[in-house]
Amino acid sequence: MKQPGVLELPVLGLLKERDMHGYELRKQLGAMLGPLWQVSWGSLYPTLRRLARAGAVTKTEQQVRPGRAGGRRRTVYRITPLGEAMFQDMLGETAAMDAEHFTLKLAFFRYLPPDTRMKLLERRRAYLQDRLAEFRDNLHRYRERIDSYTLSLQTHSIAATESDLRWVDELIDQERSPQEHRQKENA
Amino acid sequence: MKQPGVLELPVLGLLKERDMHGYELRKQLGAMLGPLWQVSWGSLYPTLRRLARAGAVTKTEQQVRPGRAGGRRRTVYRITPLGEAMFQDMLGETAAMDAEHFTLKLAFFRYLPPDTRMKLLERRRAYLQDRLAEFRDNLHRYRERIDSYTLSLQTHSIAATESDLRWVDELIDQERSPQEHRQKENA
DNA sequence: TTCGTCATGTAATGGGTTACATGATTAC
DNA sequence: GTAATCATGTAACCCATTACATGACGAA
Repeated sequence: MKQPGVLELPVLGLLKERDMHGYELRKQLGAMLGPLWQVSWGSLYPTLRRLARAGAVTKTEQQVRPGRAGGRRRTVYRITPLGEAMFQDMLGETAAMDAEHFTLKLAFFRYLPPDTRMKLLERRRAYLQDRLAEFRDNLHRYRERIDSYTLSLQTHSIAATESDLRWVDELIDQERSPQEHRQKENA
Repeated sequence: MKQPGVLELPVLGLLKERDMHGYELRKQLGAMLGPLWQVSWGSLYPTLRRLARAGAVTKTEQQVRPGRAGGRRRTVYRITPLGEAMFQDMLGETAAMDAEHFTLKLAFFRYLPPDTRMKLLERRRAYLQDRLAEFRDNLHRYRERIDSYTLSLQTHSIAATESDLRWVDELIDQERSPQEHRQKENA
């Protein structure tokens, strides 16, 4: 992860569903976004601290005791109304449409109204088409000067981008006709 | 780019071919690896400084003058024998096999002996298979709890990883029989 | 009793992004 | 004469990674 503050969005998104402590947050992050998103503690806890400082979440100490008193300590985080507003703002943001940002937003699409969903999908589509044009232009310009490995690299990048584009198109189609998908399930 | 010092390898790799100044280095980086690799000045120049400090490159001031004296200033970088050794070490390294590291190494495969190339390809293959297994395991475990968007996300991730895997297999095949490719061209 | 998991953090380090700052040359 | 490109850097800020440090609980 490179861009600043990528974690804020998914953390708030998970806390929207229910209160959680740090350790659980990390597990849920992996469950939702895949194993590549196992964030480190040194990344998660500072994020939580920043969110608390910004008033987006509140911390509550909790004592877990299965029987006797004085058990394991937990710090449970709860999202605030301000945090909810921040979440919606971040989610609707259309500035950055690279794979990381798009993935993060798609994971919380259910919290967006249909028109915002469509806007984001179309922004992602435009982003991918730009990338594709750049890739092709680049390949065309330097074709003679690059070796077979680099050529293979660029060809594969183009193919992968085209695949992403087809996927986004599918998502757009499904967004346009949400009933079709259900018809199949009922048939 | 996230991991520390990713730029060192491609910079040394480009300087292996010929001496270059910073501005040109940046352009060649984009030409070789695609437009997403347009690094920022604040990233490139510190890298060059670090390489110079480590003795991997030497700096030479150059005056460009098309006619009259005292023209534009350039700082030309040249790789040293130590730099060449560092480059070979980094290139043969098999520890990190994520997309970024693999891409960077593949771009300079021509500088590696066939057996090292094969070793790297097989390490990448193993990495992708691990990822794939993790993705599938994760999907299997949490299938019921995730919504259709997240499901689509994970399904697409799996498909993309499978595509990467097929690509690596192609590269391995071509590595095993380098003459076949030429036969087709001659036929 | 020891290992694995649960649980929470801090500190050091280092690199990337963005913005800032400057100036020459070329083409229109 | 002015905009675009060439050309080189610095500084501030922020964030992520890694390693470190601690300790309770459950199961074998």
